Amino acid sequence: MSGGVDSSVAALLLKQQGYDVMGVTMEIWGPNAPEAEDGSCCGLSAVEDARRVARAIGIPYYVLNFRDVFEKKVMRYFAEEYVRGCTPNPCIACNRYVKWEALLEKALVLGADYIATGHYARVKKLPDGRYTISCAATAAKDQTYALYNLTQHQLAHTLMPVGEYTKDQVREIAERAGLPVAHKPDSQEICFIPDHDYATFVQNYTGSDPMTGNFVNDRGEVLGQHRGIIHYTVGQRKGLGVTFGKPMFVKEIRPETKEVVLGEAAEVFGDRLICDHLNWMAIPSIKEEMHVTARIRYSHRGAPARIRPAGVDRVECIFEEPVRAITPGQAAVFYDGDILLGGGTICRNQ
RNA sequence: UGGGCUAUCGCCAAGCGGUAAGGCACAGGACUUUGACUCCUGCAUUCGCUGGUUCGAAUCCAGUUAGCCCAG
Repeated sequence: MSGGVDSSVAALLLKQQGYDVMGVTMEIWGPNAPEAEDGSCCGLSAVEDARRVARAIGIPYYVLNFRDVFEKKVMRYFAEEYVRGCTPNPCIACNRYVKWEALLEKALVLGADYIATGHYARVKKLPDGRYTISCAATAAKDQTYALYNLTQHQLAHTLMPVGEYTKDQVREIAERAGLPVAHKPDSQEICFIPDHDYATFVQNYTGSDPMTGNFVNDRGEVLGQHRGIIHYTVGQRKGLGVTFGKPMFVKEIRPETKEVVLGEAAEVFGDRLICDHLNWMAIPSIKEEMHVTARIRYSHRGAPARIRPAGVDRVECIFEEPVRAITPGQAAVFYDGDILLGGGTICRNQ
């Protein structure tokens, strides 16, 4: 329980459905962590709210410590990805390794059958026995993208009761039940970086060379100096600090030479990518070319594409129409309609 | 040292006698369980400087300063 409406309502719904519910909040940063702002998905202030909700619903409540795993699997991964010129998605890592690995393990040890979360997604068991995730009732809040990396074992022990409702309905349920968090704002930003300054976090965490270098164009001509590759991500426009009369966007980041390649708006579109570290859900693996809907970032609604095997643990994805800013480090997630087929980490655009 | 050209927001740049477009950058906000993108708002009482002409000039004239180009 994060202290927000979604997980609170998830607990409430299960309780109402007759489950024997236990509330748990994961403690993931040190006690000295900066005071979380409202809306952080796992802030420290969350504990108080979660405790009140648990009391209101009438379920036991615990705070469990997951700082070590979180530090290792999320914070470290996050920093290291930036240093190697990629753009990580910490929520995906947190889900896979903290919420659904460390927490689930602990829950099973405590005698639980499932862990339940407030995600807007639905766990589905297919006729062949495999588990997958399908999109939430409300496309607006769909969170399946961030869950593509869960394993069969994890899904077999997962409940997501909130996936059947819209955000408005969830708030209404909370309101009617008199939960104190009915109107709490949605979470946003990176939970362990409350000041939003992720670059400074990476810098402090790694203590490494800032990796400053040149802005260059396609032809290798130097366009200016940049503040270090960790400050940039593919498709980025703002914050370049240089002017060319036209909006310029980051096209590519080259950690080996510390170069950041800039181009015009149209240049940042691409129609193919390679991804690895695959995880399959609705299907055991990919054998031949498939037509899918592919999403390349959390807020991407998806685009028609073909995917096909491209070596061991690698898939090539070719879009029917070019998509904007295919970014190494982000996930490519494939769907058949509402059903999540699987996905991987983008390692190459083009 | 002659001749010519140009000087307008941090950058680029409209304007050509009627009371300062736009783009980039920047700042703030919206959106968002990642980074981004996108959207909205703000951003020169002032046009290198000094005078003059005019009801009125960034726009015309004179001088002056700076930069660039061609002569040498």
